[in-house]
Amino acid sequence: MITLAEENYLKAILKLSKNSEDSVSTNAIAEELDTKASSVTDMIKKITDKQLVDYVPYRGVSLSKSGLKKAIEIVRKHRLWEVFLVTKLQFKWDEVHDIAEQLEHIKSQKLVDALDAYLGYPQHDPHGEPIPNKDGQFPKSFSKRLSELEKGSSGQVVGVSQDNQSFLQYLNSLNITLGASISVIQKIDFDDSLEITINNKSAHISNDVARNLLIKQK
Amino acid sequence: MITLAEENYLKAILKLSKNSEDSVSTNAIAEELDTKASSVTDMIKKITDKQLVDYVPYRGVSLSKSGLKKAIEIVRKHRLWEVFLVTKLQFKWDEVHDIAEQLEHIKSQKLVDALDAYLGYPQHDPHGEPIPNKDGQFPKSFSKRLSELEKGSSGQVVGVSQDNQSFLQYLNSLNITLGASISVIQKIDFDDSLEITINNKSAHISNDVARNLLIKQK
DNA sequence: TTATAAATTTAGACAAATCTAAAAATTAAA
DNA sequence: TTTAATTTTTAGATTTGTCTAAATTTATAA
Repeated sequence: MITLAEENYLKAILKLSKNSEDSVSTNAIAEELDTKASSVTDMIKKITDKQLVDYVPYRGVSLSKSGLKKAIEIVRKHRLWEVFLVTKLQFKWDEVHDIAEQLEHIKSQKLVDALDAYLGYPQHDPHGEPIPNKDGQFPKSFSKRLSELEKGSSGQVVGVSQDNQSFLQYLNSLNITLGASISVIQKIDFDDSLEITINNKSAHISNDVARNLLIKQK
Repeated sequence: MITLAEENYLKAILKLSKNSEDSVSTNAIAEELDTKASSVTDMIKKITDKQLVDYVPYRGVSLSKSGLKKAIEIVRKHRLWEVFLVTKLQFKWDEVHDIAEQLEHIKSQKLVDALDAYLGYPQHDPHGEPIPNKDGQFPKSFSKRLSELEKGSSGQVVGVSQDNQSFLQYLNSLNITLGASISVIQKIDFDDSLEITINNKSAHISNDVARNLLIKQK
């Protein structure tokens, strides 16, 4: 049986290892989970014993096959519940994260599948993040980061790659919502910030923000 | 902050104290939660310190005002999630208990209220149990136990007062469902069992079963 | 290449929730 | 009303997940 704390570690490791093979450092996990490095080492030993991760002392951890499967299941549940909260219960996209953090740990395969069907097998959550299917496969994405677009090019907002509340609220204040049209007017060299238009109204955003906005070009 | 274990103790105490004033014994709680009496004593001390219960050593516990409020909130959440699972996700009434046991601990007042509204403010769960409203008030019930009906009288099934899976499955096998019409044909004196008809088909049920079936007469 | 800084692990402790075994209090019975 | 049975509590231990402080390993820089 996998515990709630263990699930959170698996999720953190998945999030930190973009390429699911490469290993993640103890400190990175500690920062992600807002805990101490020594606690992380302790927990890594436990999940190593359960063969959920591969671990080389001082060299970091990576998800095993079964650990990756578990982690993807949690992400799937998190994102499906977010869709439920927004599309059925009328929550705003910046209000759902904390509740989904709880709901993602509910254990029932039948519930997840029924929820998926009820929601119409959505491919993306309200932040534009892809939802893995029952077999753990992610839908292919055709989006780019706004920071990667050339001057003069444009597209539509299809997601964010970070979903903390203050970031989402900042986006709201700029009228940057899912589906909004964005064009890159100017790229400022010395700090990589951007002059853009959002639905034809101009704005100035930092590279930090641009890096976390996912854009689909026509 | 109230922990998951504490919530389960409050719920058990509420369930065991029909009249919410009278006190509940240590052993009764241990049996209800399938744990040891010594563990119960330990936990009672913790929730006493938090003023969730009133406790007199060797004399049992009763819910305090705030403890009762908490316990009713948990029951409300449990029953609303059961309604969700049955009416929206097409679960059977005998499949929802274990999942609702998990969902009842999700913490978000906004979620509970939004769910309540989404479900149309239901007054009863799929087992016929009353759902307390936002203020903790239970809807009035006009049902009687089948075991209390006179020979010759009849009514409709509106609920059960026990919801373990094997009981509900037994009811299913007898075609006793919510809304089914039941008439009392004969009461057998020596064991208090009953000859009844269910939607005009005859059956014989024990007093044990009859005591747990809630009937509404016209 | 050796010294220093940074990252990681180990050792030992703590709180939560549980357990077993023994002691104390209450209830029931002779 | 004294004894026996039952219930409840206490004492001490265990597991999980965390912490601080110290030790060890790895990385960096002079």
